[in-house]
Amino acid sequence: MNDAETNLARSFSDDTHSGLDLQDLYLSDEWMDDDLASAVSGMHQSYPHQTSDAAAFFSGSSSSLGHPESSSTNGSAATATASAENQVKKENKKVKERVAFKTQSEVEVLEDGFKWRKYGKKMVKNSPNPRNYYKCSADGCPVKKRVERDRDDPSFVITTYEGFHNHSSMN
DNA sequence: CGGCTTTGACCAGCGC
DNA sequence: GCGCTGGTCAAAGCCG
Repeated sequence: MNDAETNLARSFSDDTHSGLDLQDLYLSDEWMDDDLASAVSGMHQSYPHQTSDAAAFFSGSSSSLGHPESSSTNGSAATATASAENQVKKENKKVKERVAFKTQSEVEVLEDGFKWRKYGKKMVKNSPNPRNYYKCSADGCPVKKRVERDRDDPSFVITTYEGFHNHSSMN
């Protein structure tokens, strides 16, 4: 582990907020259709104690979801749009609540207060990097998580949460 | 010894 | 109807 990673790891275990530079937290435009929009709204309604913001998922981040568009207009977000363009056609069916975050991080397993168990890894077409699949280890918790690195900026990690936790936390 | 990660195979959905 | 891609499962191995 190099200095950067060490420093980052320290930040996670010590105080995530200082090390985890949530530079580009956003909701992908492709997923921002009616279903996702309502899903986000539903999230805030169903989980009032977690509505603070992404901190519900990333315990170290204090950034808010207030203006995803302002940051998503940057080139990095355009990448996600381009890559998703091929696979995201119309998802107005059994789409579950999905929330995507893009973080700049050396590690892909961000300490968000929950315990995750990896159950799969897959090479995806639009990215040279593999995509990892995680499930929440909590009993009966249906939450899944998808983690992949940005195609153009491997220093960025795209994390997609699906569903909501039945429990407050693992710790 | 228990839990988790890894990896390949299998299955389902969608597009052509 | 076929092929492709994404997502999940299950067995084996590894680590704490």
